[in-house]
Amino acid sequence: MGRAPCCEKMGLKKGPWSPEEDEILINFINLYGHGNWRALPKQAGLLRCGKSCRLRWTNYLRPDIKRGHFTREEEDTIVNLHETLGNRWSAIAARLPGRTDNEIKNVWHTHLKKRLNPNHDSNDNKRQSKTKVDSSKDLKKEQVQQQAMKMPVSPSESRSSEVSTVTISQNNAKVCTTKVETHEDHVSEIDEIFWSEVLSADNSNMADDFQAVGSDPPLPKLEAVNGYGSNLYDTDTNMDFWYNLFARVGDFSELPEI
DNA sequence: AACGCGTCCAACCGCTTCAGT
DNA sequence: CACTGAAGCGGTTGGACGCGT
Repeated sequence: MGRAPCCEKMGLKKGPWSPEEDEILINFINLYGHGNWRALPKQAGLLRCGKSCRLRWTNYLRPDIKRGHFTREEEDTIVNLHETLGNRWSAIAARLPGRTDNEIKNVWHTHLKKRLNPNHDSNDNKRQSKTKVDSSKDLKKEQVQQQAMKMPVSPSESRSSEVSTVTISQNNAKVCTTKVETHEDHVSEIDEIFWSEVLSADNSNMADDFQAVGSDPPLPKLEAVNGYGSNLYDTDTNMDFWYNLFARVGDFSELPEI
């Protein structure tokens, strides 16, 4: 199992990403998906390693990442899940739609651990004053993400990359990807009732994306599903969407526990 | 104003797991 | 089954920032 040479050895850039690099990555992924992270930076013209690109995308640029501070409910959920799952951050993230494992890990180490251990000074005053900075950061993130959402989706995207872009959140993404890939050829067999539900969805843009492929019955543009991931995954209703989809496409039993 | 300190979080490192052959 | 390459994951780090003195 050969270890990939580190970025420095390869003469690749490390450290914080510039807005230009973000834009290149967003544009490239929206056009071609991210079927092969290792090859992506070369193809996109980025002086980064694939790992760095993947991390940047999954932790920051992905359109379905929820922005802003964790709510009390989310924090409680993390605490509860941590009791049962331990430091399995990706597993916890899978149950908190729109949140990344990295983000949850950070919140745990910075806030929640202290909350649970009163011996640590929570230093709330400092945190509150810092929210101003955080808010501006959030705003910047939102702007980048809005850009990502606006990017046109290429109809010429390969099937394999389409599959790989069904990135909802960590473990769930894995399951979703597998299901779509495995049953890809059966998607067209999904009954018309389901598609009429999809196409009559409140989000008309979403309906457009489902129609965009122009097949009959219409196949979803998987990258469109990715783009609307947060919308679809944020609520119980949207969870129903995914369950509905995969229940009809394939084996429901393999869906993640929520 | 300048400095030191604490906090936060994006990004990296290195190990593990997965998937293909 | 063994091997290999790629992706995923959790731990850690470093720099930016705000606050207190």
